[in-house]
Amino acid sequence: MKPIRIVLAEDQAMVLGALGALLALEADMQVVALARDGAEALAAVRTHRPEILITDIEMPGLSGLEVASALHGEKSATKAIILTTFARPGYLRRALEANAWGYLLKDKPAEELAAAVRRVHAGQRVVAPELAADAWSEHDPLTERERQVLRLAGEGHASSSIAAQLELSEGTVRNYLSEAMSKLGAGNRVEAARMARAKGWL
Amino acid sequence: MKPIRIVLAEDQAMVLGALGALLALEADMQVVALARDGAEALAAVRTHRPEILITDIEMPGLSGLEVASALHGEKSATKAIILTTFARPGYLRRALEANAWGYLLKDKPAEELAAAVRRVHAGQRVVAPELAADAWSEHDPLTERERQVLRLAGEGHASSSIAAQLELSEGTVRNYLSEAMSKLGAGNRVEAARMARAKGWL
DNA sequence: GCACCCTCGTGACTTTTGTCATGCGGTTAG
DNA sequence: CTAACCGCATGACAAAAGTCACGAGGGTGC
Repeated sequence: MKPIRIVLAEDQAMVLGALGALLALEADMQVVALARDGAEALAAVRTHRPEILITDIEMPGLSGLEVASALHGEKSATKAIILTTFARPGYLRRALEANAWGYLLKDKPAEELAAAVRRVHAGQRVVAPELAADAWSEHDPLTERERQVLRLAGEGHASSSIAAQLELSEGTVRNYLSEAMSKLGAGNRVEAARMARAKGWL
Repeated sequence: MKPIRIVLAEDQAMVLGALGALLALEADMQVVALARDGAEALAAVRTHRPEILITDIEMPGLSGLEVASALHGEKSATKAIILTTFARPGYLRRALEANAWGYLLKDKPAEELAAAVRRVHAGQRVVAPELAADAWSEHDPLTERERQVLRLAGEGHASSSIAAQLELSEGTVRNYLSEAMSKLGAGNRVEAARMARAKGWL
């Protein structure tokens, strides 16, 4: 009986180590590499060709979603499980579009991780049930420009500063923000940025 | 040789379980309880009277800092180690004021957790070195009102909404924000809120 | 080719923010 | 007691932010 070989990616070293310890306790699993960012994760998967990649989303450089996308693009046999803090419909949608096999929340009991690994290894998809319904309910109504402008606005940049960074005129920036606010039903730019972020659209 | 008895508190169940697994691997340690929020942590410490409490800061209800404070107040023999994502001087300062024995970052390698537990158990204080210098460098210049107003402003509330929630006049709210912005050197309310949050003042 | 959408821009207008001076009552430290 | 600070408020003004209408170009899809 060959063990399930796993690569783990997570940017907080202590959490990474702890999850590694958790999985190492399972007799039928073997953690073959630990990665602290998306680039390391991608490299580790390419050299070790594990059955399973478990990856966080928010990591420096490449995000976990981008890693899953890249693997899907190169037709890797490794199945990706996204493990994240955030129950954001947009994240799940992007995960499914990247052909991820699992989407798990860090909120869930620790036992569910090993269980999910086994189910995915057996060819089942595993998705946090509280999100399954939401995923396709609302799609991101924002254009790419609106997202860029919203991101900066959410960080406290003034219109003039956003305009300078994106090489737009200030009026255009205000127009994009106004559009985004009305699409999202927000009363101001900050609220709009928070709403979009909560949905996983930024 | 009696084991070091530990209570662990952390709101993300999977991380909690994983850290528990990590510490359970250490022969000289015993995890006697897991808590998912501050209230549970406090209760667990009171009933189990462990040598060590390891706690996250950001948890629903009571924060880890408030738990440490409460234990200090009731002269508990349990030594608190704060384990957090955030390298914020204000957090460390509050931890030290609450007489915490350790302040560790989740960024650090997993081995450091057990090492810190042993050092704290032996009577040493353990503080993430990159923060030691910063802790007393800048003190929070904001008044309580300014903090309240900044929190709401950072969430995207308009002055009128903040005024309604805090039962202030709108002009007063703008004055507080203006004051806070000038104290922090920020160009607008959002930037001010972000700066204060980054320092651990909110 | 035509409709449609995204991008980018202008200009004029209203509303919201941010600034500053000033004032009053309460608390606290010297 | 008094000076200093905080909390709260006003009013007036300047600067940003947000709204609306309109228009020009580029790309996509049918």
